[in-house]
Amino acid sequence: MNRPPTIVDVARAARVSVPTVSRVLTGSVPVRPETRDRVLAAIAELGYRPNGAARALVQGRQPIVGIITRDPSAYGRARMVLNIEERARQSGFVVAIAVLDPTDTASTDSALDVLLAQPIAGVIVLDYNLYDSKKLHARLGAVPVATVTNGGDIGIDVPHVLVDDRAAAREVTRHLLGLGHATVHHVAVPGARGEPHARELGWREALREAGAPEPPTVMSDWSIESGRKAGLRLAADPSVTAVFCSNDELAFPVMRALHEAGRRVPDDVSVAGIDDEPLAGSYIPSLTTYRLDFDWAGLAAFELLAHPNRADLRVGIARHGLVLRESTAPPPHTSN
Amino acid sequence: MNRPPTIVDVARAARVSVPTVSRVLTGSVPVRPETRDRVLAAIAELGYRPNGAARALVQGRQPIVGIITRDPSAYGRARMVLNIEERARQSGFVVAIAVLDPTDTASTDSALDVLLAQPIAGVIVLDYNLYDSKKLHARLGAVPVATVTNGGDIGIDVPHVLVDDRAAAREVTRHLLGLGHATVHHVAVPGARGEPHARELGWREALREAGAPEPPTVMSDWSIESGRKAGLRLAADPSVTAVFCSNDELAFPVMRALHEAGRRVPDDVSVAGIDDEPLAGSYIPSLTTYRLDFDWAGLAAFELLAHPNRADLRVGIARHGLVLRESTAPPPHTSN
DNA sequence: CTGAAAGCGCTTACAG
DNA sequence: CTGAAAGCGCTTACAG
Repeated sequence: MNRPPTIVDVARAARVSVPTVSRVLTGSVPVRPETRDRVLAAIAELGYRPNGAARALVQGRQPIVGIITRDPSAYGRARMVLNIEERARQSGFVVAIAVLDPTDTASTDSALDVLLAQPIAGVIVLDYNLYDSKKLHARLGAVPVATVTNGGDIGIDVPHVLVDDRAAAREVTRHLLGLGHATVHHVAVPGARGEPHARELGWREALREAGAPEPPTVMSDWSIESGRKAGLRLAADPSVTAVFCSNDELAFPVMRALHEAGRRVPDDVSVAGIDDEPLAGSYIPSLTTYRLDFDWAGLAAFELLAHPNRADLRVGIARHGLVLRESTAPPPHTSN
Repeated sequence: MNRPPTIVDVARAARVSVPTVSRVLTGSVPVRPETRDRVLAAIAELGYRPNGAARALVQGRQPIVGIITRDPSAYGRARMVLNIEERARQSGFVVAIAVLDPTDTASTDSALDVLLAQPIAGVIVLDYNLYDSKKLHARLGAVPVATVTNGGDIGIDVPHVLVDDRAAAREVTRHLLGLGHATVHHVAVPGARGEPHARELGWREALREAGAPEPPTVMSDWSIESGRKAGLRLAADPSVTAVFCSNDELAFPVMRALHEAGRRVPDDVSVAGIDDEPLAGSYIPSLTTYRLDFDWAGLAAFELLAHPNRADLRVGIARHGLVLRESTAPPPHTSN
């Protein structure tokens, strides 16, 4: 193949000047119908497509919105990506995605390099908390940023949408305590920089306000296998009657492990999660959880890029409420 | 703010020529250490970032790889996107994603417009089958394309990776028949353009080769709710002893519906799916399914963009094999 | 090792 | 309504 056709080739084929082709393309200025038709015919014949880079350059436009995220196949992030893409497209932006593994600094750097070499209008960071926020902020430089956080202090001033993990965890824990459980155990995931995750903090708050004992957390990562191991550990402790899992994806293998160990949910042990994944209602037993509005969080983050000072978005809290299902019930022998 | 700093500003601040700044940036040609330091200092001070559009224009590079997909939050597609992104980044490309709803032609067109206005090196279509392939192909024009198909004829000649849905469905159905079931019912999803889905074809083939009766399919879409309804319909038919669901995501609500109707899995009814979603092993009962290698499919599709004639990729078949778990067993009263 | 010149493919004023 | 000119911000030969 030769080089792809340019606007000059089209102009020559249509026997008009280059700016006239441009006018047909952009529709900015009226063009005589016959001229217009000749140009369109030439475009079709040559299979011409305007060069996006040249266009972006001359218009000073940055047509790309970047998303920086950890594994985007997880439920909440997948929903946010989906909604940002849809909203961005309506505004004429293309969404570019950079998957950054917070534990792998080298790959993080290279992914950022590649992304920031594009004409980027702004970047949405899904969970700034995860990264070394000051370093990331420095690398982003003057690029407009919006982020979705779960409430932890990120140490820098960035427009953010709050997904209120802490409040969600508090409510789930309160629900379990309200059923009469003496306390609630917690399958925790690591927070940012070695600190406890916001969901762990909310759990602890609820226990304290109720004066309930605070059992040690069972740590897990985000893998199914690690959730299963956590479940097996909890199953071995007969005093466990209620388990709050950091998220639904962990609650499923935890329930599975309890089942394997012969403990019934919810008769012997109640289990609850957070997120309300699509499958939460299809599990046996169906899972009590807290629905978070990730769709809204994605849309709001995009809006923040354009309107960093919109107070309604900055304080916006993406939550929806407790979803009560079958996996939670009063403890086996309620003493009150 | 003023306009962002350009390479001219940096050159002035560092008291060097513009090309010298460029040389520091690209590292293409050695620069004297002191000069280099001055330039780097100026870059840092001004917060300069090279304009991606100008760079792409002058280098004639197309730094973006586009992905066209339906809802990317579904498991298989999410994995493919993830793997394409990682592979693309290694080669210095950024991945832009365009979510096209095959049922909404207008939004499809606008999403394509926005995507194709970028400097695109190539496009990966996840499941060409879904779209009006000739029309899509025409709109893509000379843009290099690779696609992942599930075996249906797409009517155009495009480099493709085959995810062999048909073979997977055949094997799952054979497995159920091999357990002694008189026949296997099927919860089907729509194929492209009103034709049966490849998974339905594979199911039918297996029944025919075994001489088993071919019960009518129970149609579903991709929603949990519709899977549940399909399950309820099957539960109402006492002759049903084995159900092959188009995918795992449907198998969960189907099992749930059977459970609600008082039919035990696998004692009364066996259920199997395709995909091997992460949660398949955590369900109670754990789900027998067929593992498809979406990670490989994504990587192979990217390779095809660069090497459209690599035969090993074109005939590549992304499958992994049957995963036997608890949800399938011999029928209640085996007569042999 | 470094500077002056040319050019990538477009669009935007400026004239007519 | 249309053409000739200028310029967007870079990089790549071309000289020195």
